[in-house]
Amino acid sequence: MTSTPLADLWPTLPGADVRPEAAYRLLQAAVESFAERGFHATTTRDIATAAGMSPAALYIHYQSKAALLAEISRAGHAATLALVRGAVAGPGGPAERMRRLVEQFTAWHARARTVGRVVNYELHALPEDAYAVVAALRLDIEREVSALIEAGAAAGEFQVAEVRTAARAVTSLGIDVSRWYTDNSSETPEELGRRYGELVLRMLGARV
Amino acid sequence: MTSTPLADLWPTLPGADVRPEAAYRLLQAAVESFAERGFHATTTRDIATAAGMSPAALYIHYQSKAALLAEISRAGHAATLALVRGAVAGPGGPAERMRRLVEQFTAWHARARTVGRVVNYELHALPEDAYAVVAALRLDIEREVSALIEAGAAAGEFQVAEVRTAARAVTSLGIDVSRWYTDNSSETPEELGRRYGELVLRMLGARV
DNA sequence: CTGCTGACTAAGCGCTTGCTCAGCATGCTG
DNA sequence: CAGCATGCTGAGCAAGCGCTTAGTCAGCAG
Repeated sequence: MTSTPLADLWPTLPGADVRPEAAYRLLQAAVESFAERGFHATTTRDIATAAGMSPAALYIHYQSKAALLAEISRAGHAATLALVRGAVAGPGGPAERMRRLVEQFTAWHARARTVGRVVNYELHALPEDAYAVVAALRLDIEREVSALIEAGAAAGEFQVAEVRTAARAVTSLGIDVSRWYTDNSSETPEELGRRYGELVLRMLGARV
Repeated sequence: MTSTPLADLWPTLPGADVRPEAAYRLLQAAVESFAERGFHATTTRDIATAAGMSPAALYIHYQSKAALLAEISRAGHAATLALVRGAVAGPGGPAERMRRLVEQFTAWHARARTVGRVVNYELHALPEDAYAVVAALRLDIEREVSALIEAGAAAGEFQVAEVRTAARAVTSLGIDVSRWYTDNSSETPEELGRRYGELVLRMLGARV
C-alpha cells in the first residue's frame, strides 16, 4: 500500500466529487499505475484489473484512458494551487508565509508523491485541451510564489537578485521531491518540509 | 534544432565512441524522441525515420529499442559523474568547489536538457541490468556532493543541519532544470548556473 | 570479370493495444 | 408481475507495436 495517495485529497476538491465508488477506484488505480510505469506503459487492462473490474468497465465511467489522466492532472493541480493560496493567505509576514508555503508544498509532494509524479511528469501525454487547463493552473502557482518573493524583497525581508529565478528554484525543489521520495526515505514528509523551509529561507537571504 | 544535444558530449566519453556515423545518428534521434515523447510513446519507426533509415536498420547497430535507452542513460550518467568529479577535484576550498560544481551541473542540465530528461526521467524503462549500472553511477554522484558538503561543514565554511538533505536539495535543483528549461528561457545556461551557484551557497550557510 | 561482405530496405509476422458491443444480473418503478 | 435503467462482463475488432526475414546493392580484393 502506498501512503495517502488521494483518499485524503480528492473528496475535498471543488468539482472533483467522484460519485460512484467504482469511478473512484479506477481513478486511484490509474494514479498508481501512471506513477509507477508512466502513462504510455500503462494499459487499460492494468488499470481495470487493479480496480477489480474488466477493461470494458473503464469506459462506462471515463471516455478514454487520456480522460483519466486529464482528470488526475486537473484535480492534482487544483489541489496544489489551493494549498499554495492557503499558505500565502495565512497570517504573518512574507518570511513566515514562505516558510509555511515551502513546508506544506514539500510535504505534499512527499506524501502524495504518486499523484505528484503524474501531475508533474506526464504533462506531455495530456490532450491539448486538457493541457491548456493545467498550464493555466501552473502559471497561477508560479505567480503566487513570485508575488510572495516580491513582497518579501519589498519589505526588506528577502535579498534576491532575480525574482523569477528564485521562484523557479523554490517550486523546483518541492516538485522534484515527488521524483526521489520513497517509503524508505529516512525523513517523514513533515520533517523534510521543515528542513526545506529552513533551506529556502536562507536561500532567499532571510535572517533565520 | 535543439541546442547542443550530444554532439559536444558523446565523443569525449570513455567507452562511448560511437563508431559508424549511422549508429550515432540513431542515438541522436533516440535522445530527441525519448526526451520529447518518452520511451514508451516513441516507436522504432520514429527513431529510424528521424535518422533517415528504415526501421530494420536500427537492429543492425543496436540489439533493441531498450539497448538504445541503456546506452544513452549509461553515457549520460558517466558524463555527469565526470563533470562532478572534475569540479570537485579543482582548486580552492569547499565553497569555491561547490560554486563551480553547481554552476557546471546546472548549466549542463540546461544545455543538454534533452539528454538530461532521458537520463533522469526514463529510468523506470531501463532493463534491470542496465538499471543496476546506472544506479551505481547515481550513487557515486550523490556521494561526491555529500562529501563536499561534509568537508565544507568540517572547515566551518558551511552550516548544515543534515548533510543528506542538503545534498539532495543541491542535486535536486540541478536535475529539475532539465524538466523546465526551454529554448525560450530568458537566461542562458551559464547565467542560470551562476545564479544557482549563488543561491546554493547561501542555502548551505556560506558567507557570500 | 567473380565472389564476398556489410549496410541497408520492403514486407510482414505475431502479438498487444485502446476501445466496442451484445448480452446478463440486479434492483427500482408502476 | 412486467418494463426498464444501471453497472458490468466476455469476446473480440482494427490498428499499431517491436522485431525478423529475405533479398538488394555498392564497394573491394583477387
